Amino acid sequence: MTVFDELKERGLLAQLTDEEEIKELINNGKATFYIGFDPTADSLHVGHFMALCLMKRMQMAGNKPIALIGGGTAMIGDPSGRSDMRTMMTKEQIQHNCDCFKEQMSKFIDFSDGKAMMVNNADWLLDLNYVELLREVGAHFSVNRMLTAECYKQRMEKGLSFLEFNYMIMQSYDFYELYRKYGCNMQFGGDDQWSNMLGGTELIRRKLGKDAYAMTITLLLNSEGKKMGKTQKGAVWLDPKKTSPFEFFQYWRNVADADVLKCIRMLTFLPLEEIKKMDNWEGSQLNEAKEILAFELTKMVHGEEEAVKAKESARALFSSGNAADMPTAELVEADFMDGAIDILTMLMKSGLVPSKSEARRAVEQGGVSVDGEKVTDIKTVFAKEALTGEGIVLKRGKKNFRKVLVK
RNA sequence: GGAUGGAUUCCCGAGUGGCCAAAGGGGGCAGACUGUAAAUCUGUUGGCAACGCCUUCGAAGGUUCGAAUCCUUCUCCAUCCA
Repeated sequence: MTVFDELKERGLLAQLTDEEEIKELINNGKATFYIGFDPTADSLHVGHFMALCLMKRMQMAGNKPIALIGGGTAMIGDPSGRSDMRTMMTKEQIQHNCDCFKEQMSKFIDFSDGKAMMVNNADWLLDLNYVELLREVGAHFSVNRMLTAECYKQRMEKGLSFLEFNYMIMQSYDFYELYRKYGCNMQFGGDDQWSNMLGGTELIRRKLGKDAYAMTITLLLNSEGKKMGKTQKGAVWLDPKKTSPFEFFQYWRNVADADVLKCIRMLTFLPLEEIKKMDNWEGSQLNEAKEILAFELTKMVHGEEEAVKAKESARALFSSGNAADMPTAELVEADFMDGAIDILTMLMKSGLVPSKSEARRAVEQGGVSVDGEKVTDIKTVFAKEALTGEGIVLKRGKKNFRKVLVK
């Protein structure tokens, strides 16, 4: 099966500038393509992960990827898909984030022997001369047309600053620059990048009279139409320090029925035949599919060992309510009053609740248990001795566990 | 630069002198039901030494026994005119 067909079959393709031409290029390893990553945080997240997978698939088919880190564009901030302006980041912050991105990316993509490249658009964007840029590039853009682009439309109601308006021009310039320097003939990105990407192909056509192509991948949306990879607490990160392998595993373990197969198809490298077999799974059998999804993804991001650990912990935790490997909270001498600690304080110290009021509520509503025993009295206290050695398993709600012990 | 309207708790949005920790909805959390799913139903949703106290309605001052509500100045945002 060709790469193109595989991508299509997996439902990854969203929009293409020229299907036939792109098919021809990527199937024969003739594409030099780039994907841009804006360093808006100090870690990549699930959204980036899809792009990285795409890069990998393309690389495996003999194409040459260029990972572009947007150290320059991050100074502006992409208005696409946003209803308000991004908070501006300092140069130091951006630099720090760039470094973090670089490190994480090299785990997924093989950058050795020129098989892939990594560039930072700060290298060319920051030195641009304003007037020169206006004459060279600005002349080729029609404001009327830009305003009709989907990414700006949404912002016309809430307001759009001139700074952000220029984002498209910067991204277009990137493509142009990469085309000239490295013969980069294709750009991939999330579907929300479509108009920005078209800007680039058009600039290349106008300035150089050459054809370049763009292709977007489907945004991973859940059945409710919301972007996946986001939780209440924020994004699901690839950095184990920000989202532990266990949390990462649990995120996927808990996706809705309606989304499991889509996720498996789009995110994992499992062979399509195998996925097809799961297609008619129903009801509780989907639970198995969720475990497969969670395991596969955790393996790719954190390695097999961590994935196994996460799976085992999850199983143990949800069946017997105990597991060797679960988040642990250590208490210290000062947390105790007269050699004992009350349930509310313990909940707080273990990080399961943000305030005592919330701890109180959780207990009063019957959501807290210790070693499987429901705690209903907010005045319950535990002696220090009970927490030595193995400690206890403190549980809040159905899915929040913490081992609590005194060291 | 001018005119007008606006800023309320995680979000949307009521409240225009005491009955306001502030309606309603969304979201979140917890419980029931389940399959670690969805849907549904119930409770809950500022903090604390908790039938009470403290902090909060863009910011700072002021009027008043009493202010989210009235006055002054400032900041930011939207719309229209230039």
